[in-house]
Amino acid sequence: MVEQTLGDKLARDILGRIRGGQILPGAKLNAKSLADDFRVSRTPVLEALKTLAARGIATHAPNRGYIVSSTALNGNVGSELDEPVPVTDLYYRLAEDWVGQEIPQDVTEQYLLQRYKARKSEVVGTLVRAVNEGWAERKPGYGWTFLPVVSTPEAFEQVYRFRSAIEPAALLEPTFEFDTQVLDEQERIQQRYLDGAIDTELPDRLILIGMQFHEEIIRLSGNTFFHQALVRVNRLRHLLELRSIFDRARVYDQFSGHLELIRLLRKGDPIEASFYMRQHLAEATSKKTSIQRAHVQNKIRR
Amino acid sequence: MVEQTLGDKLARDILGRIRGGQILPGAKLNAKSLADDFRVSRTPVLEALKTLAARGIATHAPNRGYIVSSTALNGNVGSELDEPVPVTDLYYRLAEDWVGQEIPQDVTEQYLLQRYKARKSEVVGTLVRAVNEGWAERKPGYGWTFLPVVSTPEAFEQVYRFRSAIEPAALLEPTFEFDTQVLDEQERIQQRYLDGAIDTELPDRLILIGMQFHEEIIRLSGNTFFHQALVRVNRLRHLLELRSIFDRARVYDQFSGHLELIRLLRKGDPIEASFYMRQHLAEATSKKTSIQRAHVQNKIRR
DNA sequence: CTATGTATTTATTGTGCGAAAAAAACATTA
DNA sequence: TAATGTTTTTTTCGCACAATAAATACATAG
Repeated sequence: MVEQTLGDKLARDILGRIRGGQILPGAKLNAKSLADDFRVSRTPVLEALKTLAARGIATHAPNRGYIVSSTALNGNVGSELDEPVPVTDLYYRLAEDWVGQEIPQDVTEQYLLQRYKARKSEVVGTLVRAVNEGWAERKPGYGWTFLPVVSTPEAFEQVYRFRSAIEPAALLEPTFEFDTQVLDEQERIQQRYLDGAIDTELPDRLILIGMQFHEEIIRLSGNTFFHQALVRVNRLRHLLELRSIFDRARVYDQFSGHLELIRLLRKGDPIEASFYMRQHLAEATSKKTSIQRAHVQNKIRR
Repeated sequence: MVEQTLGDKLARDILGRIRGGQILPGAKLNAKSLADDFRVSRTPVLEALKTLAARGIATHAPNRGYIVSSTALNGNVGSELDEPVPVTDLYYRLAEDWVGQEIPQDVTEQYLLQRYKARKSEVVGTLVRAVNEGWAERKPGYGWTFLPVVSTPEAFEQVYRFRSAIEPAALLEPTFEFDTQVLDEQERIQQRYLDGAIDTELPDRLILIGMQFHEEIIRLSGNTFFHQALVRVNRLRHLLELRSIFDRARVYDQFSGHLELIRLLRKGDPIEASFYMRQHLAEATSKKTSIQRAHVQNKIRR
């Protein structure tokens, strides 16, 4: 994990809001309300604003606060803040190495500490995360064990079967709440990608957008357990997807499916929506597993 | 958490096996195989064996190892090891205090450290657990927030709705594997409690036995995601159950339901079993929620 | 009187060392 | 030669203190 203070993260997030059009050039960046919004104190927000000012995204007038500069959306002003969340994360390296059989099944913290030259807190944090995702376990005494889930090709199918059990069911929850704002937001996002961004965007980003859509929809069920289960399983799925062959063409089908789902939800017909969701998932499964098989066979052949 | 070394835990676990009839009086306690079994080294196993010998549960012959003494099952030989896992656990205290509105929604680690006079590692560990169960969150800056899930009466119903989505589905997994040993074991346990132990056992124990049954059955599905989701949701449910009124009569219905389910699984009819599971859960829900309502009303009346 | 700017306090992380627990290596006995 | 007993090594925990980050309190300007 690259050193990153809360102020840095906030700078990114605020810039994200500007890029996404939620905050317009010329608008005042009220420190207090931003702090409340992000549930932090003004201190890190102020740091973020200073960073943004230094990058030319905001201008500062003494005793009058910060304002989004008119050039904020020009070309690559402050682009160094845009994406560089560097994915050299220990988490990914560890997952990669485990799947690739580079590390033994049983390891000690010490071993990981040395192998990755990482800080202890980072190693422990990563292991805890892996435990949550179900691919690592603490041994009763010293040491940790990695479980084979992530490395098996069946995992893909199992995830999809699990999702098929919960996602359509979630739409039928009596507490389902039909939040127009969420639907609008998601429709906007999916549409934007369908209008072209699919061809240029990084695979990883597209995967995340797709997962986010499902998570947001399931969240409307009003039953946290469905939502939490999906989020958890999606984190693992993310790892699996990163290792599989990525098919952009499939994303078109997927995202237009999402728009159709929104349409059905708007119609106020949860049963039909639930049914459609089931289909939508089934499609993904069949295509996915054949891709996965091809992938595995290629590997064996080599 | 009361100081407890791995050796102490093993002593309990081994005694559990003796009490449960898995290891008989007179049998040799092979250190190596016990160590392998528990996935630890011989060191803590040896400590456990010493403890057991000191309590009169095992006898020790120099250079010949340990043997379960014939009096191991007599009366209260070594009973001090049986149950006393003291539930003064920070985890329970914290959950209790949060539900009872004794602590604020937002807290710092420091606050918890002082309030509970606990070690830092313990506090952090507990918070991580709470996060996994979905009733706590790290704030972006310093501090943690507790979420209302555990304290809402709706949580009960939501958990049951979630389980109704996953448990019957799990039984229909194509990878479902019908492990006679597991079924036998569970049948034995459920039968034993139906034969009388229900009236004497602690509520907490009965709750755990019931949860364990479901977890074991779902595990047979061969799809970890179902199993993991259930385990996770059950941990939270445990908290909820501890706070609700306990009805022993209900346990009879519940446990005989379990036996019926085993019978259907033995018949090799997963569809019927799945259907029965759905019903079984529905029953529990309806009874449960009415109890829960009564409970809430009582509280309000006071 | 509200938002900004600044100073102060508080919370948390990082580090290093000694203690305790567990694993691994070695020696010995049936 | 496999299991037991014993010693050595390794791993992890616990604690204190310094360093940093964030929250809070205070002062001031519009």
